[in-house]
Amino acid sequence: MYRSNTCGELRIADIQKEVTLSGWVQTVRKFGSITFVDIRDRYGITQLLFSENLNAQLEANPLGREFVLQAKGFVQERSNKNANIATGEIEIAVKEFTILNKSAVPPFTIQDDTDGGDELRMKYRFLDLRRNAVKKNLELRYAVGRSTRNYLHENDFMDIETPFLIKSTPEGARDFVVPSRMNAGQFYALPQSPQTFKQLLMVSGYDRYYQIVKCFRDEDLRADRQPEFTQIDCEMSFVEQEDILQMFEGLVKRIFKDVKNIDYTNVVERMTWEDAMWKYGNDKPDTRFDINIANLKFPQHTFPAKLSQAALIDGVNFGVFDEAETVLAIALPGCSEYTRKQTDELTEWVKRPQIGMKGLVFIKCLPGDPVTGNAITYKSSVDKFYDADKLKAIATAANAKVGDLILILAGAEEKTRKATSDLRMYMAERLGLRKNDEFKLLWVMDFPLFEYAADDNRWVARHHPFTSPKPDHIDKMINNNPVIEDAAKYLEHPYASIKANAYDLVLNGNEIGGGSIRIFQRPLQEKMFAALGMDAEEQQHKFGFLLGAFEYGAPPHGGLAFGFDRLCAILGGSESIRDFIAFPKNNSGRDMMIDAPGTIDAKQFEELQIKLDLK
RNA sequence: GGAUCGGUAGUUCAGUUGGUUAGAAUGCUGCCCUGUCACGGCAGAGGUCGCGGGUUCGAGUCCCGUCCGGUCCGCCA
Repeated sequence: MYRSNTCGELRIADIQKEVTLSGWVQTVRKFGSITFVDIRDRYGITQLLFSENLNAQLEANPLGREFVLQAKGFVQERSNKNANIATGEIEIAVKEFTILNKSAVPPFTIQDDTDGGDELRMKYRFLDLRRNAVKKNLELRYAVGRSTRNYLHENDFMDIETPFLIKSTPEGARDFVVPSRMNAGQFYALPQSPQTFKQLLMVSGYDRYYQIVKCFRDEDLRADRQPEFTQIDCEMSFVEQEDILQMFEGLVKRIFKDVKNIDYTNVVERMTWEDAMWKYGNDKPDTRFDINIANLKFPQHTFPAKLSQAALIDGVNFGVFDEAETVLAIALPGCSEYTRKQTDELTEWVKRPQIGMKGLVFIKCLPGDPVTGNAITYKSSVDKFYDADKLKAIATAANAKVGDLILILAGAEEKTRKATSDLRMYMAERLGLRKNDEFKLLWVMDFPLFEYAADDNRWVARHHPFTSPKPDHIDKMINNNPVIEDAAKYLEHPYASIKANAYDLVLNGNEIGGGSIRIFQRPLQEKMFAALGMDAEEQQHKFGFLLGAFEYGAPPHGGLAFGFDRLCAILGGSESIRDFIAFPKNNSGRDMMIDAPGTIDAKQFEELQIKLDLK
């Protein structure tokens, strides 16, 4: 028997019991003739006491960090207790011990605050995983998965596996491809998601399906993006959008409860994509804090329903604003006292190549003047152009109060919108408004069905080509040719205004899930493929199996997929999903531990009948 | 494909305007210590300053190239 108990379970009530523990040596503290050894396993740490009679044996078999040790002895109360650990009231008076295995000196310390850098920790990930901090993250991941399975099981969802070796359909993300030995010259692709399979399962009548499943995308990585990642993939039949929203906000609330013990009783807010872009410049806004974007001059063609407020800034011959396609402002609470140095810093921040703006306009909202009777005194970097009344009008539009600092960006539409959104997030972070123990859900809905791909001058599916258009927008698709006559005026094409039955679930400014009501009728699906530039032959070749299935009684259906890694990271209060994946890849898509990818043998090339011809 | 930051002891880092023998902490090794728990004390070992080239009397430091890592933009239906 290697152990009678784990290293985390013995308490004061266990005194005098004879126990055997096995685990890793955390620290050795030699104290003259007695020696303290902390022994660690997955469950905790227990102190072992080696007294004088074991010294000869210890000298013959010295212990080092991370040695695998088995110790047998009696539980006794400590004379000096340690309140910091669960087993801190007891220790084991060791009678006999065995070194089960030695360890080389680890390249970094196995502690919560390790001295190891990221690179080293990834290379020795199996040691990094021994650390409490990483272990906690994996435990959280397991808890999220368990909670998900319980909820979906209770709601009649069935877990069905779908294949990993499938067919490449170069729409959207780049596929990982796998050569087929038995079909020389042909390749499988790894799924970017089980999308078409889960739809086929709906046709098969498995009306509630789910899978916690690996997906693969051969695109560049980020802190929150891995080439292989995990989705909670779900699909339902005989449902409308509302059914899906209810079911899956229920899932997230259940996860909050099970994993974080949070009762999320608030109504989950809903916002159209257009409103999100208008108010936050972003389709996944962080709504935990109340800083909205004021549109001082916004292109009418993108948001025809919205009022432009050009008058506020026009008419003073301020070229920067007059020539800009759009002018956007945000008001930062409590920042009116920023010094020149601080505002210069912000200007530098927006001028960085990643943001790429030319400059930043400031308006400080200072306390009022009792002499003039004004409630707020405005001091701006454009005082030459704008008098107090005009500044007041801008400040009112930006919903600014005394003590606020208004930041204004001007320039080309998309760039300015993104820059303002980034600035909003950056400043919220700096002002401590993004608290990682506060959670706020938001549905963003009514996404555009199509997106204009300027490179190819054509329409691509914004979500994916199986997403259904809003019923009253179908006519725009049926009756219009997708050809774009004038690339500069693509926004005037009817396709630009078609909205989809698509929805994203946003948590604290992160897209944690997205889905849609699908097309389930062959003619509409054909029309959709055609709109994306696929002729009948290509449709048959790529998606013939799906079109065929739609002829055999496909039910109305829809679904949603969550980014499992990202959801875990947010619940764990982290930006990086790597900390929540046992064996993640680095920025270049490499596994630093096993050193993958690598070359393959000449024999393997031979079998695959493939010859390398690298450029 | 692009921007940017970094690479110095096992590890995390410092290293001034280019100047003699490249430092600290921690880890490691040895000795001392009967109540520690980040134990303490003393002593010691440990360096191709990522790699290649250049400038210079002299390069860890300046320049060019390259490799590796981090972050971001593009990309990610």
